[in-house]
Amino acid sequence: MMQTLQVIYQHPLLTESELETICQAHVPVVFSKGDYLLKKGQVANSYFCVIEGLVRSYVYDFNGNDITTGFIGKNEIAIDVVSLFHQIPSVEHFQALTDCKCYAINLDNFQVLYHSIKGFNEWGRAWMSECLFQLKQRTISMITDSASERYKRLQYQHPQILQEAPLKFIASYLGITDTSLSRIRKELVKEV
Amino acid sequence: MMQTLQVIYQHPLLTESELETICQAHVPVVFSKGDYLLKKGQVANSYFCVIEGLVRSYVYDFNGNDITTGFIGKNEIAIDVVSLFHQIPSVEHFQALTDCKCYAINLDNFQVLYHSIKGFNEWGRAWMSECLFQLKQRTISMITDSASERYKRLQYQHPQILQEAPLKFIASYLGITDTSLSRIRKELVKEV
DNA sequence: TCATCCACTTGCCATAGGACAAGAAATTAC
DNA sequence: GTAATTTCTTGTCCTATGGCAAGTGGATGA
Repeated sequence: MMQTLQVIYQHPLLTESELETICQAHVPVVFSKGDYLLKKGQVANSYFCVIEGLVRSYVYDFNGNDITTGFIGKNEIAIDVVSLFHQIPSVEHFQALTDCKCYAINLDNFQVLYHSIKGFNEWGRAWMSECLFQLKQRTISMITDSASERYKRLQYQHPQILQEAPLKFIASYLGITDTSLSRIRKELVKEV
Repeated sequence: MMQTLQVIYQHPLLTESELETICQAHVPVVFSKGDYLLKKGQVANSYFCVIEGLVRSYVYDFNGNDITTGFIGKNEIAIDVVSLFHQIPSVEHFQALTDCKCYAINLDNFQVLYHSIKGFNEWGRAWMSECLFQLKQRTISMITDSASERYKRLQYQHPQILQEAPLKFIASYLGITDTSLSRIRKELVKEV
């Protein structure tokens, strides 16, 4: 447990023993392919550190189209930040794309540690700013890069996703249709 | 000063006196149109609460195109979260689009308050999760909405920006060219 | 007062990606 | 093992937006 969660909770201000305390506040949870970690409308009361498997977050737009907002893989955290910390209903669904092993921590336990361990507090801020940065990068990429460039970037940065997620989910994540993504793939194969 | 900063620092866990302590840690700063609050490559050492005026954040993409990443108006905060909290060089420029009045707080003062006032810590987390939420909404909008819908949304949510920012900056923020935005505007006028 | 510079508009044509529909191929269900 | 369902590919045609270039009007500056 320690070895796996350590990757996620890596932070210079966290001592070995604090890290252990934090890890011990987690409980193992497994999800089968298709299970929901959190559904739209539910108020989150914990978050999930993904140790194995792949999770997809998505919303429905006004036309009822399913839009993938993110993929959460090994050593990443599946969480609706707003739902959990503001205790309001989630706007996203979080669903296991494959069988998953996770460690969960609930809000109450989190809060206690967050306020008693300064390094954990710092870790939280660092984690959130990293999320903001990633999301900003993605937005910029949506503006400046072509669909095929966005695909190649995903391929390079998160190859696991391309292996395990169906094409249509990857397509909506990239902001294109599955038809277009299929054609882009075909082109890329040719190029090689 | 209190009245204006109170809007930004609104939080249920902050008492009147704590709020006052926080406000007193800020110093007034003014910027003239065109001034930089922070330049790419600099390490941020403070953030700016905008009281009056409009700030634009932007980056250059690999082709040298100027991409507007955000607008920061009245009662919003101009900050490069990653640069300030990780103390690394900023990747964005922050420039005053109009003359601006701000209150600034530096990192050291912020840290002291952040760790000594629990409500301020909570405020910080709430503020960041709100940012994440807004940014996620924007990304979804980039995927599901047409350029003209994105423009109308901006018009509705941040009319100030349309008044004060030149068309080309709004265009790159929306992910289109200034030419296209000009045509979209023309269409919208017709519709009315 | 004239020259220069922006900000914006407009025209013409090019192109990336979407809509829809028809298969193939793979997976799941019974 | 066969039917049903889902996943992915492909064809045809269409539309939103981009690229480039010319032109207008207002602002700024010597």
